[in-house]
Amino acid sequence: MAVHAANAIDKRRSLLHETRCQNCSLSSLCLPLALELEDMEQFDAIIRRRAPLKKGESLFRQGSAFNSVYAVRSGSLKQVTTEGSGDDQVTNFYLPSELVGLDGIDEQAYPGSVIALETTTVCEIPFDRLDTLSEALPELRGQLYRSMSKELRDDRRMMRLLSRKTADQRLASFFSSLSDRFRRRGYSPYSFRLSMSRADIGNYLGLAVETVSRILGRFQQQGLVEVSGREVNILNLEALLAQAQEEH
Amino acid sequence: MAVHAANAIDKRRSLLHETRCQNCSLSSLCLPLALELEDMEQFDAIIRRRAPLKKGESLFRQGSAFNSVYAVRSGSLKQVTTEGSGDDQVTNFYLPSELVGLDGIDEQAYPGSVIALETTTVCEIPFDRLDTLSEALPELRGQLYRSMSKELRDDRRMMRLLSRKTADQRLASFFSSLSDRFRRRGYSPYSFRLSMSRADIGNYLGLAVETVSRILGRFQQQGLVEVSGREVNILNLEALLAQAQEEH
DNA sequence: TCACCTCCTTGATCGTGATCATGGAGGCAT
DNA sequence: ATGCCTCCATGATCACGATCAAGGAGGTGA
Repeated sequence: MAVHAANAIDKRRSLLHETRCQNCSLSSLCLPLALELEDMEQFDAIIRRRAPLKKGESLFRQGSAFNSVYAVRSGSLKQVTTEGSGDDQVTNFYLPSELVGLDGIDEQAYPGSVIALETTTVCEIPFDRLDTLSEALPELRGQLYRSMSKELRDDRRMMRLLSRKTADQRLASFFSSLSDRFRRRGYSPYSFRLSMSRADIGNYLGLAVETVSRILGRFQQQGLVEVSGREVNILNLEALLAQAQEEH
Repeated sequence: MAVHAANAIDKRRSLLHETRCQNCSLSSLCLPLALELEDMEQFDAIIRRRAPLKKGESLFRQGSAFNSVYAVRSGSLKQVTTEGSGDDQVTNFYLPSELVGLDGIDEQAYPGSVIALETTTVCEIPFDRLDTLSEALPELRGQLYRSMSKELRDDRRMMRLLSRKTADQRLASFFSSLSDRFRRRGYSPYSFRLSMSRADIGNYLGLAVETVSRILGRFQQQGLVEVSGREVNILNLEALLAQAQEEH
């Protein structure tokens, strides 16, 4: 009985811990990364915790009113924009610590739906309060500018990929990039699980599913990777990187 | 003699007028668009006027240190990123009132060179002073966030274009977008001059020069546009828009 | 006026990756 | 088990646009 009570308290405490920036394992990557402890508490105060999203659930829908940006806490999501009828386009994948929704500021509406690829938790950051707080906290403001700027740079890289790279190079780039992002988050850069389908990957990279399948097969034959369903083992990251950056 | 002196004074005054945001014809589109008069003066005070760039001159080079963002005052520029050896990629064109260099904030270096396509004047806005000022002027801060957000949205549109659209649709989109941008700036949306070469257009859209040429020829045959060198007359904007947004 | 550029156009051929078609593998409910 | 999904793999064919090739148009300097 006493044991149960102690457990309950531990549980509450750890929940509390987990839901504060100070104790978040992502704090070195996330928006408040540049903040002092006392400033972080101010930032922490404006954040709303959300119930976890299940696979396939949407964080928000294309066209709905922009109120908040979201930091991914665990899991992963895809951004999908629909134009006309049935013509979807996957424009981004989001991993923990990444900021979702920044492209909605301008028009006060989200330009795409964002959908969980697996069970996913996010921190909701109401934008008007973030903006107000960024007035008082230059480091926070700077980090916000940097986040948006980084996304711009990443977009330019994606454009280059889409307009100049072959199918092989696109997939090599995709795996290299994923590997790097996992590494930065403290996970293995060599062994991970894809949370997105082949169709999502193809759509994102501007390739048909069949092409993705075929090239993964070829990469496997060449000893670059080992793929089994959604489990990926990168056997030769060097070669993959070389392939990704190759001229022509 | 008295006349000459009066003219000289007029000239100086008009120069002075031209180089202040309050008198700039772009003020309704540019960064300080949301500012009150007195705030605009503060903003105006941090701006550095630059000597006009001649065609082919660069505003800054890829990799050079990021210090300022630039607002285009007149003329136009292209952004070019080079990767490896000789593999250039045009990632953007900039028209008057647009903001150049925002993608350099994150890494404190410009990720691409920006080159004048014709005689071009810009306003230099030192970023640290802009950031500081954005602390005191919420409208300015908001406008800066919106500018970056808009660029993110435009990038996503470009990705869609590069990964899902045919060559015809890409060119139709390109001309529609140019037309719209000219319209917003008070120029004719139907008749304008391209400041960039076919090679630039092709590179930007992920197409070979030959393809650009051929499709422009076809558009002309179909009575959509009239093209003579770099002079463009849009004869059927409706059809062009339809073509650009077409499924498949 | 000439040669010499760069920029653009047009024609012929070829290759990458889309599309069409089929079948297998795995999950899940009944 | 069975059926019914979705997801993935693989084969055959086809088309869009790249590439190769050649020549014209227009500007610039000697």
